[in-house]
Amino acid sequence: MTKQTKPRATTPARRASILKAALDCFIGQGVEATTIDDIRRASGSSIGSLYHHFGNKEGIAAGLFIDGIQRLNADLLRKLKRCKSAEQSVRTVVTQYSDWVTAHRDIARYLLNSRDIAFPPETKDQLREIHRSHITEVFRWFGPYVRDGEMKALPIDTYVPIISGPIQDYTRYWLAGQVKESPAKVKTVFAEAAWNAVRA
Amino acid sequence: MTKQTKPRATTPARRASILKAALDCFIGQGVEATTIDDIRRASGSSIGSLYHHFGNKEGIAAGLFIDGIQRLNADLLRKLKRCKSAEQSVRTVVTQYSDWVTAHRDIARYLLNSRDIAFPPETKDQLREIHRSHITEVFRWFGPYVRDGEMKALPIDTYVPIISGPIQDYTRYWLAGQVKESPAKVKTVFAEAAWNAVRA
DNA sequence: CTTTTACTAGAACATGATTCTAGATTAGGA
DNA sequence: TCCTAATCTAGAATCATGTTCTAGTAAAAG
Repeated sequence: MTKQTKPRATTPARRASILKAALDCFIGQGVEATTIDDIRRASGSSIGSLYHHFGNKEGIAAGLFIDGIQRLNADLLRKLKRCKSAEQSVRTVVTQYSDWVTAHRDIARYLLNSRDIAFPPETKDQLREIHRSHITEVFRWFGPYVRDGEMKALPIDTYVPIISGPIQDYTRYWLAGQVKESPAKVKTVFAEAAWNAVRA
Repeated sequence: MTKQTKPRATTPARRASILKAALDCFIGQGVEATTIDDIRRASGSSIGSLYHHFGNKEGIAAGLFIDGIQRLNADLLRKLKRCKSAEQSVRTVVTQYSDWVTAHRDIARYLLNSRDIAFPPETKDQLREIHRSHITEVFRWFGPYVRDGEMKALPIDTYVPIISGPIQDYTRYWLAGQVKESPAKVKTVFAEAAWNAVRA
């Protein structure tokens, strides 16, 4: 039986500083082009420390991804639970996303561009589970509105794409520099479209 | 002045076989994890040949990307030009995409997941130009329908996200194995939603 | 038949990810 | 307060892999 010891007080700070440095590098030069040494220098840590905390480069990328997704999800649920009606709820899904990506441009860019990374299976499972439980909570919130006829009854898997797809797609164009106005600036148009698409 | 010589008859075949091998590897193990040697072995060519045709690994990835985008775009314009009305045109944008990604699953997955790759600036320019000219043609097609009042007048940059965003987002979920029905199976729902969102 | 250029080949090289061993630091108990 | 086990830091050594380079082969043009 091995003795369990608490992680040290400085650990979260070091982890965070590595993730922050990694994000800067990834955004600046792309994931593939940033070297472990870039991250090491930017975060002021050592190779040993990096590998101790994250295992390998993929591990750093995965940590950053999971971290970001969870912040985004948590922010949505917090805002959603303050809503008083179906319409307000649907509009909030769109406007929260718009505001969040505009306020956290770098991490949003990373999240939207990093599907490609072949995360190891255990990370994929973790991500799947995070997604599943988030979706479950969101659907629990909207379920009643559909049942009592305030919202259209559609195939279950089409609600998310129909409500969130357009603003997400717009955000991609914005991050790629192909459109000028930030998502936060045009959110009303997309909130309007979303509500029209699902109102009964 | 250097003499110009035709490319050899076998060249296109070799290029295609390299791209095909690359796609298989990229889908199977991810872009970052596939080595040049994997592609070399799978395509039955040599290192020299690979680098002669594509310059470097990024060049192979870029070639595959451009190739795929152009097929997708060409297929849309061909189908669009057979349409007789605003409604049929909007629905076709959605259904063509659904059918194409369902029929070309692997290349679709690659196209949707590879925004991340930091292509060299010259490739980015090339992609931007391909996108620009395609969008121009598509808007030329839809312009009259907006002007004569069959379709809503919306901010110009919101049409593509509103019409195509949902089916694209759904396709992502499908490729990730998170929904069962193929885009081709559910295309009518999304075509319906798209038309409702932009009809006058 | 000759010349020019596209194309193929793979060994040598350079870069950068990862492993490994050693040591420093901290938490928790005696 | 001191001891012990574990966490955490370090960076040199190793290994994998992308890229370059030189040499040669084969097809097109005259």
